[in-house]
Amino acid sequence: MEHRGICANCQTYIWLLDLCLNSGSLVECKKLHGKILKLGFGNESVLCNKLVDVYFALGDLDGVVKVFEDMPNRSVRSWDKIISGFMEKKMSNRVLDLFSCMIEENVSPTEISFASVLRACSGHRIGIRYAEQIHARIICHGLLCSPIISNPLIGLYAKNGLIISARKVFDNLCTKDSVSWVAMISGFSQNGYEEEAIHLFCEMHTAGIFPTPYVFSSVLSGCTKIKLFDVGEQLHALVFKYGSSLETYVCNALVTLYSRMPNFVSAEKVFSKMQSKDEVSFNSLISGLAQQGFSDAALELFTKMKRDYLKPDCVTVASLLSACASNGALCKGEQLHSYVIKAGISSDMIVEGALLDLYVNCSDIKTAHEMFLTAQTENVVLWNVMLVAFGKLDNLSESFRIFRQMQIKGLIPNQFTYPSILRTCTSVGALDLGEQIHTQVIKTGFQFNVYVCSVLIDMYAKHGKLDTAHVILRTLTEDDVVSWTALISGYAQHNLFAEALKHFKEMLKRGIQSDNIGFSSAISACAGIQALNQGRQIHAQSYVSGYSEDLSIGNALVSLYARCGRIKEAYLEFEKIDAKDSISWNGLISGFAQSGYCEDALKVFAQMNRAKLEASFFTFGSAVSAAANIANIKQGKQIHAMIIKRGFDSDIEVSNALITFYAKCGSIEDARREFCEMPEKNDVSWNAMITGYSQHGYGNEAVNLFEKMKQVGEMPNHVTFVGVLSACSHVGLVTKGLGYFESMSKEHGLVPKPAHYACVVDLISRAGFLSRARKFIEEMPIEPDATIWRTLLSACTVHKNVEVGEFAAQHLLELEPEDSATYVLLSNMYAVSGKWDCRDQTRQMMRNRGVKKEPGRSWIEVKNSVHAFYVGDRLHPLADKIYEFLAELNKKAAEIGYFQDRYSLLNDVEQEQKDPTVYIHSEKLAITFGLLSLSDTVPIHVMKNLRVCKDCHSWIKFVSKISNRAIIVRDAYRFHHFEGGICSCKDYW
DNA sequence: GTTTCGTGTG
Repeated sequence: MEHRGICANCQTYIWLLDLCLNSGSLVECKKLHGKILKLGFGNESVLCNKLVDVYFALGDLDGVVKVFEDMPNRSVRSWDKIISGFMEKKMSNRVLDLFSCMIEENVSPTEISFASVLRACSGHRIGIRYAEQIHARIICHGLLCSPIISNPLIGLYAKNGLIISARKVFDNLCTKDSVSWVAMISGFSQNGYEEEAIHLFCEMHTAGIFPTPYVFSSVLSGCTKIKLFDVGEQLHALVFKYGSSLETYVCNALVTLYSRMPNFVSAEKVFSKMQSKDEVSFNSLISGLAQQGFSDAALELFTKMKRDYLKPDCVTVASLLSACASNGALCKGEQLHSYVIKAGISSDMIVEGALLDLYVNCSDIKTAHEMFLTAQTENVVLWNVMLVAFGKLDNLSESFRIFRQMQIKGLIPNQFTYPSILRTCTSVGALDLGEQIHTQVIKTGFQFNVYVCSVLIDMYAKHGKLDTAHVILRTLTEDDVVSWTALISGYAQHNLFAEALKHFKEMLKRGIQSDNIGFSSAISACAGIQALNQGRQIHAQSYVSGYSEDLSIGNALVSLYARCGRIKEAYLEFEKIDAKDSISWNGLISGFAQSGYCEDALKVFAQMNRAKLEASFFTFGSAVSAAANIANIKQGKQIHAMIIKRGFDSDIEVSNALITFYAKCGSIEDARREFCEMPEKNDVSWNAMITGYSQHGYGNEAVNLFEKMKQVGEMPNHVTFVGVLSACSHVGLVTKGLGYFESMSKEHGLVPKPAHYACVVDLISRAGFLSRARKFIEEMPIEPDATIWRTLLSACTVHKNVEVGEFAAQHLLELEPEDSATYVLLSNMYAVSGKWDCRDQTRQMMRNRGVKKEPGRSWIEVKNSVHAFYVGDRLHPLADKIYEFLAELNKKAAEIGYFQDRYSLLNDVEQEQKDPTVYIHSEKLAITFGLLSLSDTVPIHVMKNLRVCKDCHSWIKFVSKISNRAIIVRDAYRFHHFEGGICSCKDYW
């Protein structure tokens, strides 16, 4: 044509360009483009549009832009073409720019350009304000009815979490196509509105709209997320019915559903029947297995995936890494780390987070820290994981540094950050810092997150701010078993067991299901107050709830029954535990020790040692307490030796138990040594020593130690004052004692308890001020209890004050008519006052009421066996020898001034009639036996269940002188150290 | 328009 000089027209070039399109020749196209411009066809919009088509098709985007820029009059069609063309190439930036130009040039966008620009927005993470402006334009153009525009708009709003806006667009649609439904349903499902997603699916189903595989995948994923597994299974049936059961995406969602149940039989069935598996299919099953702890199976699948020529990606590796992290499988985790580097995915944000978590969880904090410092990505998760790392080390200063540094770097702490740092504050006792962070929590609006809430409750509850913890729980709108349990165990930790149980009940009443930790906390609270019946009920509840195999509940039950003295049941629960841990053993030992079954406690402790199980400091503490309670010096010392060998002698709690042990066994010197050698003491240590001194009659030492305690800045508590006040009482420091009593509330902010009032009554009345004691009782702000009246009555017996004594006895008999001690005290008081009629009346009253006196008993240990004696006992195999030697001792004692006072409680007639040996008190027999059987060098240790009487006390003093031996008697009230003819109580007890 | 992954609590 050209040779002949015939001019080609527009149509010719269109045909020629079509040929280029078919042959794919960019060179030819460019030649033609040149000729078109030369011939002046550049103004023809048909040709220009065709050129744009060809350049797009051949991938020459510069060509496209050049043609478009040179076009003299660009029609809407041209704009649509170029915008949608760039959208197809996923070049969102270009689309957004072109759209702006289009608006600037006052060209009205069509459905096509709007749809493209909305897609561009969603791919580009553009500000949502821009999207809203586009939305406004769409409304102005009256195009909102069109699904072509509205569907991407729904998706865009949903992606940005603006679910209400999305729903509005969806509701305004005149005709909803299947894409509209999917956009809305997946929008709900992906934004935490899973229930709404399921409802909308039901609506769609009822409306008779055919469910596509897309919608199935979306709604199945929603079911999985909120654990509506039965709904998920019903959907599986629909999937079959509508022929989507082989679709990859649907199967992937089903695999996830089943592996979260977990039902791996079904998950693997779906997986194996799939026609084509992709990476997500493998990832779904791998993550399911990994999350349920089947890390080996997950790793196997990882290998299989590679065999099937599918490349494990970030998701695969992240799932496997978290499995390794929770199993502590550092080695396998490190192998995955190598794969990460080889596969070039080490800059993935999630993989990096999972790797860091691996090293932290496997306690390789050093590697973790190095990783953190050289991290390729910058995101809040890495910082959060580091907070966990330093929290594990109880390193609050480093945690806080991380917490501040991340904010300096512009990262905003989230709902994961606060629990980590607050937990560390709790564990190291930094309540002040915790409170500051709490204010930041409120400022940033995280105070309603259940995790944040539960940690705050735990922090305040653990540190005694139970009111604050309680208030936080009340502000929580969500039902959260963890927050409730935190408060419940907080109450229990501060010995407010009834309060703990009250809240447990309330929690259940509100319909919040307890879990294993909730049950075990509640059972422990029952153990704290020996609430056996309530404990049994909770035991039953936990059993019904399916926790019969749970270790923490089993341990709590062992402790409950042991503490309630239910030996058999405690053993039964103990035997039921499959994998007994040290807490199980401790529960038995400390429970038995606390319920008074100390022999059993020591037996279990021995059993535990035979089983070669490592005893903890807690076990040792309990064993020492058990030995202390029954004053088993020998076993206690053996335990002490083990403590030293195992290096637990530096533990404060163990040392405290040892102080009490030695004090209770009468070795106050050993107690003192233990106390002095402690590298670090706490309030309990001081209390144990003060109480020890007090019990041994070392009143001045007790008072001095109390002064020193205050000097070093240790805070005295209620226990301290019981020790100090009784010490004053023992040595007759009336004024000083009263001063201390006053200082309790005035200087130390302590509200005196009944025990303290009893001490003061003892203090005053023992010194002989009985009317003053009575006045004190009448004026004190609390209702006097039996102990207080008994104290007064006992002093009246000593001081022969019948008037006040009768007054005390009257109250005491009202409160405890069954207690034999009252009758005995009263009748003794009458006897020493010579009121024999009254004494006989009291004895008669006791008989009439069927009250029996507890018989006096004494014990002494000789050569590994304990010998017990009753009053006038002749049952001992060596009885004859004992009575013979006793007579000898009496004779020697009389020679140096001992005056037998043994008849003081008998009238003249009785004294003549009765065989005097019938009335020989058990302690005399025990001491005589001890002197006969033990070598001269060891002190005589005797225990008695009642208080030692005046005659015996005087007798023992003489005997200690005659025999040149230390005699230590522990009676129901205190210790008496007899040596060289004097007693540590200075005859004041 | 759909599916899979990392950090926090008693």
